[in-house]
Amino acid sequence: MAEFSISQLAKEFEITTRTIRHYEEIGLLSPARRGQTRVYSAADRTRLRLILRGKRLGLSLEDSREIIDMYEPGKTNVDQLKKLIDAIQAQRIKLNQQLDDISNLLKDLNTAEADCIDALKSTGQK
Amino acid sequence: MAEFSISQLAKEFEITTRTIRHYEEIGLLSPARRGQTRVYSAADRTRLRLILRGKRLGLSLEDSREIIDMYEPGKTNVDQLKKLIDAIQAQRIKLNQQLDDISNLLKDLNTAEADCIDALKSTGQK
DNA sequence: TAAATAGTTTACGTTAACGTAAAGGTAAGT
DNA sequence: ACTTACCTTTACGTTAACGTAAACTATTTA
Repeated sequence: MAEFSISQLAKEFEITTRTIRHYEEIGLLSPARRGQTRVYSAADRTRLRLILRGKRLGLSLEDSREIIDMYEPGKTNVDQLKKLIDAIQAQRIKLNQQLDDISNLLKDLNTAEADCIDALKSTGQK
Repeated sequence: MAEFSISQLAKEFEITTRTIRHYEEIGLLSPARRGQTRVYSAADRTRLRLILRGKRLGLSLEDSREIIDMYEPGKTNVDQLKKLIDAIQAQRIKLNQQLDDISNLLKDLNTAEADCIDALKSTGQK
């Protein structure tokens, strides 16, 4: 029965309360209320974490919404399920592309770093 | 001596010419000119590819600019080189975080897909 | 009792990354 | 000569994702 205030979540994830309210404005979060005050459950917190993970991966909030909704098929019909599987497949392809990009970037970084170190060595410094 | 027109690059990378010109406007590309017309070298094309790879990874154009500039230490002094190495290290940390995010997302996708398939099976379809 | 702290809504402002005309120049094909 | 297919610059428009300020309420704390 974990509960969180908006500023607790803001601090934990290092975002502003405005950001959290914004996610609610566009329907990505819908916390309970105690009077006027928002009360976030563990599930709300998880959704928020998923949204932020998506952001780190360069997804738009709409992309995140779709992905998050995938995790809760709930009361969907057969056609919707098939669509979901397609969407999952598409997402997987994109992610694998990203893995490739990252591995290339890491390689480049290694090279660049080695070049820097060489350049430093040749100056007699370390 | 490979040369490319703006629309060739646009087609190859599936972006608009406006996008390419935009990158030039903010100083990310600076192709040669034949009269008024832009003429892109293989190096220009590589820079463009790096920019787009950055975009796929969720980097801003400014982030990409920094990273791309890392690859060409050129005539930098010792302090700049040390800064570069720090920047590279920071970037590496971020990328490793992304790798972690992606691996988690892929796991989630597998779970979601399995759930979908189970749901389909239980309807008697396939 | 006053001030500090944390919450709220409403609403206009801002930035990045292009989109989308408008208005025109050049060169090849028919 | 004319259309088609390129290229150009200038410049205003658009969207996402919040930032920021105003004006207010409720609850602790000094």
